[in-house]
Amino acid sequence: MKSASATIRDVAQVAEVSVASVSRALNGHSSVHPDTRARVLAAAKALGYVPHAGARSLSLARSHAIGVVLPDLHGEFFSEIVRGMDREVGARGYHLLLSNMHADAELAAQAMRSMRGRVDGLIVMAPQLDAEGLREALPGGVPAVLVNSLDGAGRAGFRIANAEGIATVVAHLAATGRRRLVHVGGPAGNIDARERCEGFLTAMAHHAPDIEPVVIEGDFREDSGAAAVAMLRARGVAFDGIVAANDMMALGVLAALREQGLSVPGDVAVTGFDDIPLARYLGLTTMRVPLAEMGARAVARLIDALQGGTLTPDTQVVATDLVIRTTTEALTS
Amino acid sequence: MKSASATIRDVAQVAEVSVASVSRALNGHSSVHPDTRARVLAAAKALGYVPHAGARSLSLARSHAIGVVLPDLHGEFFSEIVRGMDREVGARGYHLLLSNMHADAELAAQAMRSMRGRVDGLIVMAPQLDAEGLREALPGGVPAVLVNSLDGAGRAGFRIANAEGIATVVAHLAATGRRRLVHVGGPAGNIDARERCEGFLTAMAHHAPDIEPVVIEGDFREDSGAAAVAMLRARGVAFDGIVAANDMMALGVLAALREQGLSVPGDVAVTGFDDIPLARYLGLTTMRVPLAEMGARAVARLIDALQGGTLTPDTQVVATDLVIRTTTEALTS
DNA sequence: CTGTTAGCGCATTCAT
DNA sequence: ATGAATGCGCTAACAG
Repeated sequence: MKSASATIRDVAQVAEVSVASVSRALNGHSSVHPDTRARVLAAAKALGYVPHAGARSLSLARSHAIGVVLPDLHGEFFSEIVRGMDREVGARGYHLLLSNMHADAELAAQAMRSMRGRVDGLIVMAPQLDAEGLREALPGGVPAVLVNSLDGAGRAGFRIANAEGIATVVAHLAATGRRRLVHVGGPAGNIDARERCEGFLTAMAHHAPDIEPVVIEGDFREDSGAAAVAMLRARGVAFDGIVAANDMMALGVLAALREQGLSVPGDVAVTGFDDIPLARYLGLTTMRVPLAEMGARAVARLIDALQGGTLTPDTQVVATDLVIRTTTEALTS
Repeated sequence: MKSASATIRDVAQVAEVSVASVSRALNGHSSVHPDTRARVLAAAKALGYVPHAGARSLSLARSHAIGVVLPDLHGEFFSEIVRGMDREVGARGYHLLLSNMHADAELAAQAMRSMRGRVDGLIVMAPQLDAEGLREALPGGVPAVLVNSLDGAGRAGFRIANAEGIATVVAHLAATGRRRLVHVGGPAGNIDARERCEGFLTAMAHHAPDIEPVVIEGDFREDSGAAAVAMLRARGVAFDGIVAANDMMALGVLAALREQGLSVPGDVAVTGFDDIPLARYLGLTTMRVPLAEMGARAVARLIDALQGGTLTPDTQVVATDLVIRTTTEALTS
């Protein structure tokens, strides 16, 4: 119950042995006499000794912590990923150090640098950074795995199969009789948003070559989904399906549509992307992305590398699954 | 672009000054010659030098990191709190170190100890620990603020006004004509759950003294809400209102009720607690708890103390607000 | 099996 | 204004 925490030297003194013996005893080293070990353990308990992780890290050159940098505006999407990472990291005896990164490339770089010396590796989620910005921001010599980020320089990473996912959505919509589709995209510069948008265009060219696809840019947030509907109505464009680039915008779309007196899926079908927990409750048809699993896999891959393995610089793409709920149904029931 | 990161000594060597000067120059000390500073800065940039946070922490005896220990089963409730903490911590130049804690008191203690030497302070969310377990688990001498936890030993903390909140809910229900209320409580041992349950009983005694209040124990998860409804039906108890101890269980209740063909709020009113994001989308009447704000305040309080202030050992209670949505309405419309 | 010593990388007296 | 030396707490050689 001393106010100042006991150090290894205090333990050594009480146990009447050297600090080296204390270290060895506490770390389960083999070559220490049972008596010595017992005395050390007793002294440690008596003093309430807890090793100073910082000092330990410095000495061992590893901190058992991994840093996670993610955008500051994180909703359920990132929360789910972090949840998965958290679980995996706990099971392996590591810690997670969070670092919010602003959109600015310079600030992003700073966020990553600030973690040098406190983490053994990095998991970077920077969907808004371009390849160059990411390469500049990434500290050299630190094992890192990229999640949902452009590969700046042959790093290990995970990516969502965005184009395939959107293609599946468009096919589903087409199969249920929807042709006049509009896409509400994510923010410019976001890699997932771009791929989803391009995927939409490609799929439309395939499924409805005679239709001029409409794309409205959003920002992945709910409000922009509603704003997109407002714009559509103002412009008087006709549509029977809205493919949002993520679930949150789809929810905004839904609310706006209903407010305008349009029925879903009667008048228009709506789809999202990601399958965040909310989507299930609201009956939103969407592409399921195994977010938590992706986070867990990223952690597993990083820690495996940290513990002797190697980090192969390939990016693994995670598949998505179509989850049909109530916002899409056949037109003719 | 060296594989091994440059140290302060490398910088000193290149700049042809001592490490002390490098340290002073980089840390914006006053007494360093402009020329020296320039040379140091140039050398640092040339080498891509980034200070080793671990070493710095050891030397300064402060890490600029704060640890957060929370239960491993965290849904939106804890996510929201962490979100608030994350924002505040970023604004103040600190980092968040996460540590999941299992329900077991011993493991909880271990989780907290493992953070010694890597964080300057702790924010502990341990609603399932009793006062004694918490006191034993908390490392001595580490500034800590308790969130949603029993005060083990005169620590600083934040608590939700649970009893008042539930009383407000019951009053609201009573005012809209509901009298046969049943409470679906949280897991035994959880402090919030207990206060909410007690609050329910007290409020019932006041608003409907002639009614025998029914309480069913759940576990704060959605499934247990559904299970509660099933049990109620099996037992044939009559009720016109269900007061769940949290939103997730309320959602389970809603689903089960509808599945049983009961209308909400026609046949029975349902209320939750916490106002997690989901609640708004599902039209659930609930008590709003400023979760993110509470997290931010906890961080602010802790960091203020770390930076010279003191941590007064009082627990601040955060008020809740009744948010009336569609799951409660007057019986007579 | 155990003690002594030398760092890990950095900030900081104390001299100069 | 600057450099040399000391220590933060711990682990890992290296001797005994």
